[in-house]
Amino acid sequence: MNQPYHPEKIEAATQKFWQQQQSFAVTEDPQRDKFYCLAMFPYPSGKAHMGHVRNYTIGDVIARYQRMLGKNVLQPMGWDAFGLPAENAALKNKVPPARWTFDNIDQMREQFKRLGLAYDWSRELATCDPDYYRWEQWFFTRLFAKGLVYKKEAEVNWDPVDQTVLANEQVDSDGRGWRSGALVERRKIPQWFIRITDYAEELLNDLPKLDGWPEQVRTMQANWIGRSEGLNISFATDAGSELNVYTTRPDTLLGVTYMAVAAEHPIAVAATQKDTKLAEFLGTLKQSSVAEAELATMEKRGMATGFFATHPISGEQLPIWVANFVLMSYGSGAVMSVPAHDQRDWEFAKKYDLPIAQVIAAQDPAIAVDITQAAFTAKGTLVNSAQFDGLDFGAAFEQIAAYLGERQQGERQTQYRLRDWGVSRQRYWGTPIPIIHCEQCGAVAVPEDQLPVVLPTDVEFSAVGSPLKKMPDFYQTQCPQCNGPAERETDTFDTFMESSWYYARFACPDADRMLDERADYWAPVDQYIGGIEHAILHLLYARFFHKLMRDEGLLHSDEPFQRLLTQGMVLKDGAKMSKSKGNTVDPQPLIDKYGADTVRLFVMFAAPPDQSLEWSDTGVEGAHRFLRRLWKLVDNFDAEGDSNLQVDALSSAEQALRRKTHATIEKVSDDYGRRQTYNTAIAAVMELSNEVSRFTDASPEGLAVQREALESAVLLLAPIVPHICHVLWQMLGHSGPVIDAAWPTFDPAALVATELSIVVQVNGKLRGSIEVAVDASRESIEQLALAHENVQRFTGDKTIRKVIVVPKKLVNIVVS
RNA sequence: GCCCGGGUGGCGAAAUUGGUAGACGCAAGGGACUUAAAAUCCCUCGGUGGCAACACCGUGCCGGUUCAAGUCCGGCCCCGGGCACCA
Repeated sequence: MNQPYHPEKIEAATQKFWQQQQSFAVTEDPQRDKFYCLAMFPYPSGKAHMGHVRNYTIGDVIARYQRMLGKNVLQPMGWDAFGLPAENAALKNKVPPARWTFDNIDQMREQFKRLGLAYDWSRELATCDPDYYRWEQWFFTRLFAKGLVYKKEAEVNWDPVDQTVLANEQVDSDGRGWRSGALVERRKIPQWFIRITDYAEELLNDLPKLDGWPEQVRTMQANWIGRSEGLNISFATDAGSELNVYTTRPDTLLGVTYMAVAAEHPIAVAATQKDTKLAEFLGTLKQSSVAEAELATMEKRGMATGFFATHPISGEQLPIWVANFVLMSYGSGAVMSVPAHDQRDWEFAKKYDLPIAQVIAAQDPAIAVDITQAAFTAKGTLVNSAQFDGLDFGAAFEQIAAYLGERQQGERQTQYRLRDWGVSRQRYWGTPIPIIHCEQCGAVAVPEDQLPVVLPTDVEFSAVGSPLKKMPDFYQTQCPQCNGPAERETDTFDTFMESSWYYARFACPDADRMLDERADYWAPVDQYIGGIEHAILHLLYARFFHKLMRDEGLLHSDEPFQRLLTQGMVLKDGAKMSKSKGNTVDPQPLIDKYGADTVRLFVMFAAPPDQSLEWSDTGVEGAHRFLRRLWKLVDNFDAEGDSNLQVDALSSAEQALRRKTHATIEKVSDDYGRRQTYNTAIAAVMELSNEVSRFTDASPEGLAVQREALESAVLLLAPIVPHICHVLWQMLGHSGPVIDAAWPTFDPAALVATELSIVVQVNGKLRGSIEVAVDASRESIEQLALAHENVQRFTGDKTIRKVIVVPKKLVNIVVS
């Protein structure tokens, strides 16, 4: 009795207990249901920030809850350790990226331990470890052998002053390099690609099966993959070659008034031969980053090539323009322009005074279309379209497809917006791409017995760009096929490669293959948790990799993540908390002052996990206050005086507390399991504890219902605030640790009440409430409602039109 | 520009299937205890009017459906995330 709550002491003692017992180390157990709980591993950027605390607390709460449900729970942790910030830090502080990274890992590991996260640390991995990335290199050579990787020219951001490739993030909003300030240019270099488009259909078709994923994320992925049905149309030209375009709106074909091609298109390039002004113009078009957001918001610019295309139906001569909004990397690098029915084409036509020809009218003839103000982009009825007049979209599509098909000038095509995955990076701190370039044999995969290709870590980081390109010891080698002199690839992999398969490696981190049979025991991940910012790229690449690994026979499921919780951002001053914005809140001082439990409770209480959380320093104090109150309630509880609970011998006040206890268990279980709204779960336990503190009945029965309430509160909070609950559980007289206690179940009999209160409305406005027996008839409820004094003030002189009774909720009396 | 979210008191939020708007907490104000402070406990707390009972208004804006709308529909405004080399 009267022990004060000292978080730092009980948290250290509890963590020591878990460590000594190896509480969170797991092995495969075919007898029990497994539960694999995984939060997206962090990039070790330095200290942990609030986003990490939130992410890993959510994961920990779910893992601990599933353990209390009796599952064999795996919760691992590792480090997404390759990436750009290590190179930036190396440049800034003259520290080798490897050392900087490992120092950060050491720091963050200690912080995660201090938070009491229930990880199986024996499985820890870092992606910059050759024992990890060697399997990625091996897997890439397998894909290479299967023809799933290829090399092609692709555009990068080129800084002409620093003579280096820049990430999109390193190009500022004015299109200038972050260090040199020079205008960035798009430049083509040869790069490796993985054929994700071969899997586009499966990645799209499997989305509906992911019923444990937020609808929002599935929609975003479906739109990203972007399946469309359209027509490939070929236009004859006077430029010596045909012009092929893809359109999803063949119904607007007769409205084409010009053609637009990308600056790199062969027709544009051919036109520069005789037009130096055009050549100059194409040069200026190269000045921009490769980021789509920039390309899409750029001022639309163009110039005529002097060439013409022939309309396949009307035979009209259409000028061919170069336009900066047409990209060579999308489709064929050319589009047909229908300014009357496409807003972008409309604006371009207005700017350069090109004709606008309406060929679609609204389905409803009452709606007038005014194409002098804006394009009419809705589907409708064809006009001014010769023999196709009067057709709707579907019929026009069919007939125009048939017409062009007969003349070999068009065919149907299903197209995806998704592009192949470019995995080459001209950077040092990443996995070396396991390819050797031989003059005789071309690109040759590094043989399995020569893997891993180890990244040298003792590097001088003196200037921008990869030091590998200046290390002959690294790149000079022999061709594995002909033994002639050859050069290693000095590019490294996109770091999304490492994060695409780590979840599977956690199942067997010590395997001497990429994956062994343990992967099939643990995969798929039952619950994955991570930031909404990963909704497309990371999650799509990981799904793709899973299917690639399946097709290599490494595991036998189709999808990596069964259920997905996308955590909202932690915001400060309305913006995402991030180092680059300099608005982070360091959780460490809060943990030092209040303890890990308080910080965990606060982040779980402040907002539902999938919503963004606007940080405020106030409120942490309130979370701490609640833990102190809970501690005192248990500490003051007379553990010796209670009897066994006799449920049929309780007073009405005792019954009321017991009803509250069981209603709380029911609600909180639903909040944990189905809804995953931990903020409302905590609020419900707070209500229960408030009721216990108001309860003063010290009879043996009174103490028994109090004990039940307190034990329930401790069990329901144990996943969120595990340290204090570990100690409170002991204080309540239990010898086994609370992590091994069973999740409480509610007694439906305890929820039964005899009376309930029903709200009475008149014309939908609240006018009073009535107490009725639970089994009261509809008629008696209606009578009681009509008899209510305040209700009669509003019904008195009016005619009652209707009385609506919603059982157990309300009565609405409609009068006029 | 395109795709996906969000907008409710002074603040974080709740209202789960169209049925009592503001649970739970923070901050604030008042009171008790104390020599005092901290801590703790009690009360008030969307706006306006009223001694009160209660009434009217109120969920970004405009309009609609319904006995009933924070919730559904149409149109807008603002904020956030992603846009393929930040991770």
